Amino acid sequence: MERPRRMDLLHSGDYSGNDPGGAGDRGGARGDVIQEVDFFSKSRQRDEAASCLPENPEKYSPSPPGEPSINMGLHLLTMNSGGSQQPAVEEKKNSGCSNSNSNSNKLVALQAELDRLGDENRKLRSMLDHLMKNYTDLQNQLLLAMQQQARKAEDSQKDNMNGMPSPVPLTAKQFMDPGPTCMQDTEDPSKSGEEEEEPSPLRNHLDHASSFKEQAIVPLTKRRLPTDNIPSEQTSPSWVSNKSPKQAQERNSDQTSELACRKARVSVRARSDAPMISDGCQWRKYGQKMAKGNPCPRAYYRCTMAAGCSVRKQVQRCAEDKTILITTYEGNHNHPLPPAAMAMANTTTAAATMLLSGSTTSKDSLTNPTTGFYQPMPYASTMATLSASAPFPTITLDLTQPPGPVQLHRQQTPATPFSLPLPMYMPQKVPGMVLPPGLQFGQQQPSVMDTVTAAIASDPNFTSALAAAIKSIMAAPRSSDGTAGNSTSPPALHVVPGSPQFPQSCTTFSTNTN
DNA sequence: CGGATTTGACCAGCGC
DNA sequence: GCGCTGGTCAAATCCG
Repeated sequence: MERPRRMDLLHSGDYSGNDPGGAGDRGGARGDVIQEVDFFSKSRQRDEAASCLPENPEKYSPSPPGEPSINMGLHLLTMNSGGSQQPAVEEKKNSGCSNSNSNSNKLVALQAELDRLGDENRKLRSMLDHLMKNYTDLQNQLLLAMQQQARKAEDSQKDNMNGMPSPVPLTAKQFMDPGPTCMQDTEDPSKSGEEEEEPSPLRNHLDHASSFKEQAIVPLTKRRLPTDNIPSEQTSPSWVSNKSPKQAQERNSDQTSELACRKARVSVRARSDAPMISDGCQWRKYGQKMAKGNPCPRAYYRCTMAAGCSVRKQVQRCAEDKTILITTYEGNHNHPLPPAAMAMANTTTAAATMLLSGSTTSKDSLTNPTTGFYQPMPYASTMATLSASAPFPTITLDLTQPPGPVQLHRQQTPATPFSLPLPMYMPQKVPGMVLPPGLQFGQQQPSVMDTVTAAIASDPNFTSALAAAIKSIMAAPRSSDGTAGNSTSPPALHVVPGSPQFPQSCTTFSTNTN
């Protein structure tokens, strides 16, 4: 019973505190972090048990220097094995202290236990590293494949259209890259004319837009790392106040297509009674409005975990089913994320990449039988939708669906004001959809898309990563009203959206926690 | 008292 | 040009 509780602390809303976006988030987050650190920190154990366990200090030595400590909490929580042992260990320690003279056996047992935990810790780290490596490798391969695909499409179109301009070139890359980061700044000519500024949300915004082309071919691992502190606010313009003259200027200077790209969103839907899901971040509510067509008000939140973080999110209940909570994130955090948040962030990034790449359906279960690394999940079935009906594409991970194969859908409306890369326009899954003339050619190469899609969908790394992230959410029993510890919500799935690590994206997580 | 939330007002984009 | 809608601001209010 102890184990579940720990998972709650780490995964649920503890990072977000008890009240949505409230001060409680900070406290909760801190506590959780400590929990994770404690869990893995042998040094702490050593300190606590020092008086009782003076011998073999090396056995309690912390993990090797330089070894990453981040993410560990997440994976441990997700797949943990040794975590549950902690309480028992502590009990042993206590008893050992009080009866040290007569409990040498306990000391020995305790040492053995610590050794075992240490081994498990190393194994878990190793597994984590391996997993992350595979995952990022897959992403890199995907990006390369998409890039090649776009080039081929462009060439073929030119041949077929006798030199007519192809819509693919610029936009294709833009859409392929959801990623943020803006680290690589770009040689984009449009930027050269802009006034130089120090890093700021606006600046990042601009950089992000202009760097889109390059990002398309930049490995996600480089573009975004969990510990990435680089300000990468590629927040979409829609989230940025348009009252600022400077912003207006920047907007004008940017290309229309770039704007569209920056508005890309990624979302996840889930059921939850809580007013707001816990996503490991601290949010401040700055507005609420009634949206057309939905009796439920839409709340607007801004990330306050770090100054200058431009990530914002919308929280609204589904009009059709009020038990479904839809949280939409947009922009990238310019600060480190809690492990729980990073898990979802990575997952959504992968999902978005997959969707944007043109993949439409994955027949794979989220549970990867080959790895056995992740346990089957009740909400294994997830549907992701990419919709361009809005001025910007929205990727939605629907966790409200009954168990079943994962489905990834892309939707594109004919009214889309910007051109999308070939892969983006493969509406096979969207009946009745009409594509702009310039996009029609995309249908000429369905087989390629299918191939890419199948490759991605069948990749164990992706499905495993997705499964892990979702599982972590499911494991969070606490309600996620965004405030971690909200007791009002029933134990259930609480989405812990990583903050959208999507470059310019808005991640909507709807949690199904009923 | 400081920080978070509420809520009406304001602004921009878009369609007619 | 006007109205609608979405998004944001900021003063008032609430709360710990």
